[in-house]
Amino acid sequence: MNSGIIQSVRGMNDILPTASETWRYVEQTIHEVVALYGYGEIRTPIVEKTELFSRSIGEQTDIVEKEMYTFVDRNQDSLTLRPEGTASCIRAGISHGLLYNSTQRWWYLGPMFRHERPQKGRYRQFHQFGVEAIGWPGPDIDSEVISLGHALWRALGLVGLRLEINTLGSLESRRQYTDALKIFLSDNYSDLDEASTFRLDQNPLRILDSKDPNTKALLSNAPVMGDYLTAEDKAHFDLLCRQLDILRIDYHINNRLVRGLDYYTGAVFEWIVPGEGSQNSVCGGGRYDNLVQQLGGSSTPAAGFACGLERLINLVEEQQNRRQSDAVVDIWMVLLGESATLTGHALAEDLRRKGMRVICNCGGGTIGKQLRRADQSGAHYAVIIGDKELESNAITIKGLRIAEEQSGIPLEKAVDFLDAQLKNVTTSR
RNA sequence: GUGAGCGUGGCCAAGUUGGUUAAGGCGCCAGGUUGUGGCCCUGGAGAUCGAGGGUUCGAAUCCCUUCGCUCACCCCA
Repeated sequence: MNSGIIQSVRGMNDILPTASETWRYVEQTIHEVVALYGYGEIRTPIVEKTELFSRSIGEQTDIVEKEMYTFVDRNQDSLTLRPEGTASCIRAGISHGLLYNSTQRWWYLGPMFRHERPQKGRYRQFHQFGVEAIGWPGPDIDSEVISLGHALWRALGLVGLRLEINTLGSLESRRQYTDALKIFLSDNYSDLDEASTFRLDQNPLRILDSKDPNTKALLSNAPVMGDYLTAEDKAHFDLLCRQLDILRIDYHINNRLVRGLDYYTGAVFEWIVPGEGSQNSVCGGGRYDNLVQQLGGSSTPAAGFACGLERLINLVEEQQNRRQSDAVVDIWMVLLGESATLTGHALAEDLRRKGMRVICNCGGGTIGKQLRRADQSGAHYAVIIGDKELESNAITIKGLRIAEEQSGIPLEKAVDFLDAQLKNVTTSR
């Protein structure tokens, strides 16, 4: 590469026209599914005060410790490009007074930023679709957000996603469990891998999903969260499981499932794709009953999830075999000469007003050249305007997908004529 | 942050026991066909072989440095 060429920032990708078609398809499907569940869209700023994320996600998480895009602005405020969407939603809900003695069903979709080493399914600017259901304490809302995700996979024609669920319990039961786990792990300190010894003080629950073989082996004898749950925690989780049964959504209880963000409480879940390597988590979420209060609101229960668009689109491409293509047009105007160009552009506007998709040949060229471009564009018809047509005040049309050519179509009848022709061919308009 | 692999025209690439003009395909342009596309044929343009340095009579090829991309670890969506 020439050193004078400016490249995009590492891990931040361009989505070119051929690929954006799949993105639009996925986004439109999301719009349809959230509408079915009555969720409203919320759009929050991409930049927030750094404190919002450090307080909600947790100081000792990887995200806050080493992955945030943080900078000081001209007012000396510390700002951060959002690494996830939930904190902003709750901040917005609190500051607009929408969460007080009230309930909300929201969804969002947009770019997020984390400074990690890029690899397949993981980028520094990536996109998340997420939902937040705020104000309901019971497991009915947990199963609702899970089934919303499930509905999306179905609408996208995706198969093979595996739902794993767990419960982290309420604050008290989690504290008791954490204490027991700490004692157990401290007693077996020498068997822990290095990263886990570091987490022992800060965030012992995260040791549970360690991938180190020795630590994994050790954990098979460790205390289990299930034994520390209060009766209430248990009832909530059991009811969630029963609701999933009734909805006929298959799930697997994974008592090692721990989320990487500190605000989660109670039921948590993750949709994973077996065999997709380590970036196999397409969607993760759960309850966060303390977050609203933690960010200065009144105590309000909530649940939600976030779904990685790049990973989802990856699956769509693998499973759906969708053809990627540039925009296709109905009509290509072949224009021979200056006055033909003027006439042709005017006719094109009339055609577009009728809803036909039209490209006018630009840059001149012989009729052969222009027809070649017309053919390659994927258009159904070429409209030819040259000296002959101008003389008789008519146009010539030529089918590009079927053998058909007609000349002498009066200019004033051209719009209706082409409209009728196009209705005979299947278009994706 | 750690490790591995890879950087050759716009794109896909062959070529790496060092040897003269760096294959081929796609795309692009022109012509065969001066108002008729696809298929075919012919010709053409387009490369400081990622960058910098070194070894050598000679480097895409060997050595060093550096940048970039990809994948994996870690972590997460």
